Amino acid sequence: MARQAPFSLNTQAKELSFDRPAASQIFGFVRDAIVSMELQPGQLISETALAQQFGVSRTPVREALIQLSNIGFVEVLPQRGTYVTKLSMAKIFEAQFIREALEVAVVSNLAGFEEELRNQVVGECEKIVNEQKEASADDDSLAFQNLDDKFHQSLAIFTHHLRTAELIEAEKAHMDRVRNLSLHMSGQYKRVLNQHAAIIKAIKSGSPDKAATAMSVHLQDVFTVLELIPKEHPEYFA
Amino acid sequence: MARQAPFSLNTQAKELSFDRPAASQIFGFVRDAIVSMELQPGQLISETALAQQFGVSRTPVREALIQLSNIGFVEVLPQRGTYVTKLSMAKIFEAQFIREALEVAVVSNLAGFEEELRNQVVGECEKIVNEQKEASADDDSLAFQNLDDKFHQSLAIFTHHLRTAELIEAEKAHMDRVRNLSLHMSGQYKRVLNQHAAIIKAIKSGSPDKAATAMSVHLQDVFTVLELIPKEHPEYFA
DNA sequence: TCTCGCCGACTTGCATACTAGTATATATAA
DNA sequence: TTATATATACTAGTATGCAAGTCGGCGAGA
Repeated sequence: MARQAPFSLNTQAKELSFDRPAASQIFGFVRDAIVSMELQPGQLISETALAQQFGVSRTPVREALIQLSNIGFVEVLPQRGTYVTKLSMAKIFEAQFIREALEVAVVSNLAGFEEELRNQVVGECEKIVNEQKEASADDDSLAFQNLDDKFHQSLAIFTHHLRTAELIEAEKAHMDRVRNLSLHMSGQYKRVLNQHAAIIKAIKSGSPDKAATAMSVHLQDVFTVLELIPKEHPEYFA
Repeated sequence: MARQAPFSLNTQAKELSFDRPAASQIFGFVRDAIVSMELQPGQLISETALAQQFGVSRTPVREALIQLSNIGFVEVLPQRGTYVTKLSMAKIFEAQFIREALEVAVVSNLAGFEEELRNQVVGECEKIVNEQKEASADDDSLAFQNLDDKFHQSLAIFTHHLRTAELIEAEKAHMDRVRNLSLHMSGQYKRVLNQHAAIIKAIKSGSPDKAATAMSVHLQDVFTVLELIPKEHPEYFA
């Protein structure tokens, strides 16, 4: 295999701050770079090069990479190198499977709460969806996706399932990575908004079954986007 | 707070081998020590002391502790120390919530498979349960618990949900930690065996709903053990 | 007796250096 | 020309030392 071209992160606005551990900040930066496809699947990541880019030693970089390997974003091959994991349909399906299991459990749990609490949650969710509408009107896909993250996490957070929210975020990221390969999201805005509205309505109704179904429909829907991508970008897949 | 007494691991039979990274081995040893309550909740873990016990430097120990903090087994307080996390009912409930979501999704998925595949899985599971029967006859609770792990992981592994199996294992460990506080498991053997049999039967029947219910019943059942423990050992709880 | 401040013994975070293993390119030999 | 050995430039794994922050004890002073 020919040696990979050296990568470079957009180092602008990526200065590390001093008020929290460098490793944690680097973890965030690199994760975002992988999700946004700035770092491409299969690409070699050099601990040394990253360390230089961030102006730190290898140690915190290494700790960040270990954490990234835990969530399946990089693969560490001892004495050979650390690589951004290639996309694999099997892994994406499983990530989605996990997400669905967790998110469906969360909403049906939530729908079983008493009305007052449900209304509180519904209010917050509607606020997020309204912001999403604005983002869709502005065709601001980045804002739209951030709000999408927020929507899905908020349900778990409201029910005090913080660890669950973490896991949902981590698994969601695998799908987002693929989604960022197809840039034309704009056709999807309306569908997503409708599905989010349906989820909120189901929560409002207080029926765990309806809520579970609405969430399930929403999460299954993304697979429609997924059909063509491996053929368009075979080089990114395992 | 009075400084904790220095801990000591049973270093016998805990020599590190040279064929795989020290950090990974240390991770396993310390995780097992925490699950088995050899390292007690709230206890201070010193990177230096652990490094001496294993005959390595702080670096691999530190990497192992970072990973343990990811799964919620230790808490790293910068410049203050690394502590074994105390038990908390909220965290245990959530771990169980996550497990249930995942395992229910796995079995109902599995129950929807075609008969031939189901029979293959059922055969393997019955083998595990038979071994569990033997372990219960011998009153070998350690073997029983290991086989329990194997049973629950195997369902996910058979459906090629490897990441899911990992998550199940990690979350299950939180419950096992509590369970190891009450040593009188022997009264439980029969109930567990019956519930496992019910799960297998439901898979055999091919009904995702029945399988989901059987798994759900089984996972909810552990809460019966959980009532008294915080009162018996308040010092281990947050 | 109580309070404040300092000192020392800890802690983790990070930088640096060294080890050992791997892959590629080059040179050498058949 | 082709196959093989070797040098070289990488890689991650680990050891070590220092920096910076925190905690507990001790003593001085009120």
